[in-house]
Amino acid sequence: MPRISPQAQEETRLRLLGAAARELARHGLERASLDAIVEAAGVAKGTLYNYFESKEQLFFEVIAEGARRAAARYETVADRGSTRERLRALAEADVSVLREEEDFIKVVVREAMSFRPETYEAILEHLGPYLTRVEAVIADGVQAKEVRDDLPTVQLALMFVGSLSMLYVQHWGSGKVWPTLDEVPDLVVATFLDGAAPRWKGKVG
Amino acid sequence: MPRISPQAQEETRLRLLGAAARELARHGLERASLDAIVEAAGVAKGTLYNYFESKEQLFFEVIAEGARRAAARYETVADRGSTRERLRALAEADVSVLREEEDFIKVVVREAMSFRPETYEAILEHLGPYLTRVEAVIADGVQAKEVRDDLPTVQLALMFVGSLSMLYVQHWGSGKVWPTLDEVPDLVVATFLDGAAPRWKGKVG
Amino acid sequence: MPRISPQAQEETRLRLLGAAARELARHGLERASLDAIVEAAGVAKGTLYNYFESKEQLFFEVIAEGARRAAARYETVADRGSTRERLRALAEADVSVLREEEDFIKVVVREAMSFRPETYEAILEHLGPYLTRVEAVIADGVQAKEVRDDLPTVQLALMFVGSLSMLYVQHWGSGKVWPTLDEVPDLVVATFLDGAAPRWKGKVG
Amino acid sequence: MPRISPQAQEETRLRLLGAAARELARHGLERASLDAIVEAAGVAKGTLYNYFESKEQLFFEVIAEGARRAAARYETVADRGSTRERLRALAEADVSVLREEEDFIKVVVREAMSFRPETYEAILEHLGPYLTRVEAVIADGVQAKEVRDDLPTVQLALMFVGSLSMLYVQHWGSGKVWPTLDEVPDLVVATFLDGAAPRWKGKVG
DNA sequence: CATGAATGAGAATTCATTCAT
DNA sequence: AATGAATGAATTCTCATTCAT
Repeated sequence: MPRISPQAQEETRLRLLGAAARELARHGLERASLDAIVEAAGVAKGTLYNYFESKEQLFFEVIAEGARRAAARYETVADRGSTRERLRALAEADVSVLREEEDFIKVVVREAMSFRPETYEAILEHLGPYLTRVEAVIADGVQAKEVRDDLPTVQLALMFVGSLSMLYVQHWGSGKVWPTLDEVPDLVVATFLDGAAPRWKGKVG
Repeated sequence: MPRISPQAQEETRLRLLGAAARELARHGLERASLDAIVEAAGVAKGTLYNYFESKEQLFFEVIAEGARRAAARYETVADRGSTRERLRALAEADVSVLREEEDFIKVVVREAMSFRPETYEAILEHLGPYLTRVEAVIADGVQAKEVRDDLPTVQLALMFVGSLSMLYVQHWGSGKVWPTLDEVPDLVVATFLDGAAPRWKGKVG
Repeated sequence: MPRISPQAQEETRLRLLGAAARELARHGLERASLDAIVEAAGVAKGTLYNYFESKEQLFFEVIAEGARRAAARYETVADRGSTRERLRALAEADVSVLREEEDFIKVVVREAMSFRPETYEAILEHLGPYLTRVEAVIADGVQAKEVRDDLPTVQLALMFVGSLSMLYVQHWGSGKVWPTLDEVPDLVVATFLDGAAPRWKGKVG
Repeated sequence: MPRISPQAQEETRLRLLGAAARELARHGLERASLDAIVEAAGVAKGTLYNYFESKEQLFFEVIAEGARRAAARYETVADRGSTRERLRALAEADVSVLREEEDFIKVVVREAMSFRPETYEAILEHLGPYLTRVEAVIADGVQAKEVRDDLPTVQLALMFVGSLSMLYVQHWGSGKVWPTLDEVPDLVVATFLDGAAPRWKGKVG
């Protein structure tokens, strides 16, 4: 029988994850300080080790928690209309996750860019569900002749998610000036589907 | 009257820069170990400090050296033909730099993704020349009606360079499986100019 | 709920201060080695930094601790009789501090002689209380015509304390041969009040 | 046959000693930087080791050079009149050395206060000649009944030189405010001979 | 379970000394 | 003799992890 209730435990765990996400987003895995995390979470240093077995493990659980929260959001995405509409809805869902869980997302994007084999799997696990849904929409689009059929759908999905991430990076890198988060969904869909060349017959898809 | 010749000195400096680039590419600024760098370069710890005044300064000089080598490569890029051809030539030049100076480029990309104000300027200085050339080509393309005119050229240039970086990240992240470096130039140009939607009238531009 | 009792903590702190005083007395601020200090105190290197935030801070706290101990001793000094008797009592109190806290005092005297602006204030704070008491006795002495009135009392106090320090320096410099600590109080009082010229009418004051 | 003339060598040696004295006076033996010394002297680092075999040896030679210069000055001191007059002349000679060779003297005084067995002998060698002359004057004073005969002359001489040093320390410590160098000779003689107690019959001796 | 002091390997940096030129 | 780059032991300080209370 634990001395404290499961609710209290879960709350402490979430406080730690939130504090860790914020610290990791700001300073990266190496520079993040456990002292800062426990202080922000309002617990003692030893307590952190009752919940997470190491700094790295804590990092992985932050990624996983981010994935869980994002997945919950994707569930609610309306899934009908044209390929363009469906991709836009997915992009908007991702942006809305970013708005509410910026720290968690930043941790993922940051680490995704550092190409470390140790964290590769965790990142993929995070992106997996989203990537799968994007790929499904694209596959449908290929069927409907709304997406080119000369490239594997998985690669197209990677390009879409990659473009989205790139826009986030530019958003953060520019001090949130360009693109703003509001612009991102349209921008990623246009970039992905239409490209930069002009069209003779208006938008396609 | 120096004890060693300028050539020997320059050689040592380059050995240090190369070793530092490799270590920084592998482990990032924080985790990179000066011990590992000097060992790889075959000099004593103190020698490093005869050439670079701090770890951070060494990092900056690695970025600058990468920029210098890249700039030298861009000089030779053929600059005529259609927008598509010119962008492809720029992409190929960048890929060829990447092939020969992978460590230096990785350091830049890694750090570019970490959004640290301290390194922001150095990164920009590295990317600046390339970005400028890309933007010039795009501006010409807009004039020639080969590029859409409803977005600022600087933003289009950022999207191009962003896509290129994204492909590098996927290249590294996938263990160099997809995309391979050979595929990158075509891929980035197609992605950037054409997008994923099918075309009725063949390629444009 | 600390893992260790406040008493144990205070004990560790005092062990560290004592070890630091000894090391600083022997080698001065520059050459004192933190390794030697923690080894003498029987704690790990990191522990030192749980108690003191830097080597310099440790040094300041050694000075302050010395001042505290000396002040406690001065409290008990009998404060009546002739100027000569009162000065002798003050000198004896200082010597008794020196006997018991030689390391702490040595640190102060050493550093006082190095004229470093960074440590000047700490030294003054250490000497201040003693200097003040000496000056008060001298001022009374002037009133009672037992001390010459043609010099400011603060300068006379400085001369007294200076003579005392000088005798300590000679004590240490001679390998504790001359003067011995037993001789110091008489010597400083005689030197200060009487000087080296012979008297026709015996001692004054 | 050396490539450079003995004069040029001696000049270099003196430049090094002067630069070293200045650096040692400012920063003490530990903190003094050989880089700063060779830069101030306008020679290369290796050159210093052609003249002095180590930092410590350089330090000793600075002390010795200071002693030589002081000794030269003492030679010229007028040596007649009362004990008071002769002591005053010795004090003035020392002050005049201080005025012209402040760096060298500061090095000696600084080190004298740090009680290090390694440097003890060098210090004594520096002070020896002066101490001897002071003691001779005091011995004459005892004969002439101008100095008390109840203390060994060597100890009286030590007290005199000690008082002088103390006044220097206070001079430097106070930012040269009190005592000024002008005041020192009278002050040290009065302190030494008369003390702080008032006299019924005016000055003695 | 929570606590927070103790730990010590590892980090960057300094600088007196050496020695090939 | 003069040079100044190379050296590496020594230094201060950090911080993730452990564990007695």
